[in-house]
Amino acid sequence: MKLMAIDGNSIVNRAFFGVRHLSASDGTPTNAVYGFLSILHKLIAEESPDALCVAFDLPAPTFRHEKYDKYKAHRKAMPEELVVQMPILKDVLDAMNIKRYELAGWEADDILGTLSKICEADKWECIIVTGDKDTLQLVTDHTKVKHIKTKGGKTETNDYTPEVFVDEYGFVPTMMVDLKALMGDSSDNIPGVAGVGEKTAMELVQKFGRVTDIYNNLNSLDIKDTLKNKLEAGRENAELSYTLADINVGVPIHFSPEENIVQSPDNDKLYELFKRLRFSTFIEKYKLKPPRTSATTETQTIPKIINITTASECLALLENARTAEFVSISLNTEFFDSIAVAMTILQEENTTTIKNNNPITLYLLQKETTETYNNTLSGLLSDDVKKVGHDVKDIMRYCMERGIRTGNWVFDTALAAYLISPTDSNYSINRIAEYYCDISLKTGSDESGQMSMLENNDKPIAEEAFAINILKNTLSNKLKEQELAKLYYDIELPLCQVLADMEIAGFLIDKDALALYSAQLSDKINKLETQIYDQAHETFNINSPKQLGIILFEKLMLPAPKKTKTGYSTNIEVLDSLIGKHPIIDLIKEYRELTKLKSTYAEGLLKCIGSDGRIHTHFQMTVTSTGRLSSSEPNLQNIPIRKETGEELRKMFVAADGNVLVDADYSQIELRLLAHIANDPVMLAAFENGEDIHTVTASQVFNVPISKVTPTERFRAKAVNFGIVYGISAFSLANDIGVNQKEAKAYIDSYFEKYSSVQNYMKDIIKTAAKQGYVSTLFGRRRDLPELKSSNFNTRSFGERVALNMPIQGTAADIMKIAMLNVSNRLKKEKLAAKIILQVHDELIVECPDSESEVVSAILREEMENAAKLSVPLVAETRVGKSWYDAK
DNA sequence: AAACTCACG
DNA sequence: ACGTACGTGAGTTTC
Repeated sequence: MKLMAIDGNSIVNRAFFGVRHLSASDGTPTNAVYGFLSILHKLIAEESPDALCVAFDLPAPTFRHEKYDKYKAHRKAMPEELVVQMPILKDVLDAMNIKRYELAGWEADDILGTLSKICEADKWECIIVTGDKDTLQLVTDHTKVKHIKTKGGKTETNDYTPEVFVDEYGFVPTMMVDLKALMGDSSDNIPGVAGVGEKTAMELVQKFGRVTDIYNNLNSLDIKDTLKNKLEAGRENAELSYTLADINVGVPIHFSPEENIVQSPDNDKLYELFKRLRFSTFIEKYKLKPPRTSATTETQTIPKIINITTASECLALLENARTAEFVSISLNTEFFDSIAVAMTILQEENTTTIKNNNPITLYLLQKETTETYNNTLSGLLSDDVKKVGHDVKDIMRYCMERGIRTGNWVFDTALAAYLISPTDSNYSINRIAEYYCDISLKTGSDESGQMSMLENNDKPIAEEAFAINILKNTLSNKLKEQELAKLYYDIELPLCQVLADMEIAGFLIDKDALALYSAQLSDKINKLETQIYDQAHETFNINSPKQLGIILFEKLMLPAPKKTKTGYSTNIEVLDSLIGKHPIIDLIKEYRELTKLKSTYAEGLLKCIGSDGRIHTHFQMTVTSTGRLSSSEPNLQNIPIRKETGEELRKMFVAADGNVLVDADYSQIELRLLAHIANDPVMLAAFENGEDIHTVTASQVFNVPISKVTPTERFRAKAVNFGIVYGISAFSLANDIGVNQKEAKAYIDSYFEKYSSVQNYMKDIIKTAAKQGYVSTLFGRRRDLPELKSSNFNTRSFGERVALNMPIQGTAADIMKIAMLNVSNRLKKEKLAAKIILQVHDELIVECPDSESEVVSAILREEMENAAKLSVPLVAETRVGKSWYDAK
């Protein structure tokens, strides 16, 4: 039998610093509780213990154990954000029926020590879970310590058995106390001996054993005089430290392992608690159900679903839909395939024949009703009916691909939820219905929002339509409250149609050329492979960083890399630093470049070419936290261009016969926006005069006349300009341009001196962001920044950089979206055959008949440059060509 | 599923 | 003293 005993304070601390900011519905921080539960979940899965409990520290000022002397009492105070989470964690543990042990005047360590001894006496195996190393002294044949580390958000565990411990430390576990007595522990306020650190302490304990032995025989031991003196001077501290580090195994506590046997949680209590904490992942993990009996529950219940199948019902439905304020629609993706088709429509109040808010499912069940069904369907999708949906752009594409025109979509619940909180990772209807309206939909989705086990026919479309209907009101109110309505109705929602059109238009690919290119790449890759194996004197998987690391750094003995995480780093930076040291390096670099081109681009794109020879990417509207679009399946926003090897590839993105591509891109839009937002006179003047901004910056930063700026200076100034937009630091800038940090800092200082308004903006925006809790773009798009309140330095710094960057990147995204809408309207209005086919953040590509190229170029330039009125001119440059390569 | 690496703005 | 740029998506290996 096996008991797992957790050091509550230690684990919750790790969790607190390791998990990003999260909050409950009332705003209470919950990240530590969340992290604790994640770790707990993982541990239970790993160990499946028979019994489980958690120990907590409980200092007692009125009844102090001797250990709580001045040292322990002055231990670093818990941050306030963590303090408020402790009672929550305890409630959660209680609801999970996990016993807690805490005793006034004792630390968790002591309780754990005592528990482990009782377990041993009862012939139980004991596993102690902690993030501190003190507890390692408890390791025995029957007591294992699982030591938890958090590395970049991830938790790692190290299991210490006596063997593992001896291997690592070179002495037995009980002597951990002696080690701590000498080296101390700053996090625990154990002083140790001044001047003795981990290395020295380890050596002393390994060589001479226990601290008492060392001090008793100090003079006769073979120790250097300097160290001897330090030890002598620290004798009192060592003794004190020993007592502090020594874990008491005789805490007066009632405990037997049997009392802690794992029980199932209290469903109702835990459900309510998790709901309040917004831990929907854990509700799913523990398969919790909403409490049944409680009459007071706020959870919205889904009303009776009405199924209609007859022609007269269909007619009535359509009639009502036309007069409804809006109709919420959810469709089955087998929809148009004619056998089991379903659609749900909901109406507002005031209709006579259809009951308020009852979801109505329209089924096509029999062949006779096909015509009626199809008529009803196209009637509903037509402009006559105001519709609300979830992921409207996808619905539009879906319908259009099946030859059904659809319009008059007045609301998109996914898009609304995104504008309200653009940093969320999942806007599935299940998730937002639960979150905003307390509606629990049938579990058609797993925690990631993916449809899982359910067949498409089982998709709960009636329930979804109901949820969409409720959400429409809740979310539109929220949009109004947060002043997002204009952005939403004027930009995001109309953009759905433009993007759907773009996806359907697609980008023509020269398939034969691409296939040939792929084959040519294979040849070159094969040759490189043999050359690399020759150099390495063995074959290995070059794609495996692990194997490559061993070849480079162990077999070929190249100088140790600067970076290492789970092994050797072999990224391009490391390889570049090794250029010239071994001929294999250049080969590997080329190999990497070519395999990337082959697998991601040549082969990846070939797989995506449709029957029309074109690639139809998906533009995601709800992914980025700044307001940009993203492109996937395939991603057409990262087609190579920076290196020469990518040129060939862009030549294969072509216009159809008789057509050309018109490529338009904004020149320096982000820096222009910085100039506008910061209202910096120097920068504004540079743009007004049409000067090269990087050269101007170089002249400012390096104090040289514009005509005297060298290429290196311009290159560095360019890096500074970019750095500013990202929230610069001397470290990163130095790393980027290969100068030392001191020099980088000088550049930054000089930059701020010359562009002082930019510096002021940076200070202001952070202050404002901290005060209001969010930042926003010129068009009102916003992003919450809870990170700025974090007590974690890294998290907070990240928040500050985001506060600087989001308004700039986001405003650029807004402007591009406006331009796209206007371009699309102009093309339509002027009855041109031209079609927008791609957007790459600051670049727009239109395909049009040869004859239209001039007028289209003019429209693009005009609409892009006039998309916003700023205190700097917006400049867009256009080019025409038969391929993307020619047009860029 | 996570870690690496690398393509783009 | 901290650990470092902002925003993405995809293929491959490894656990």
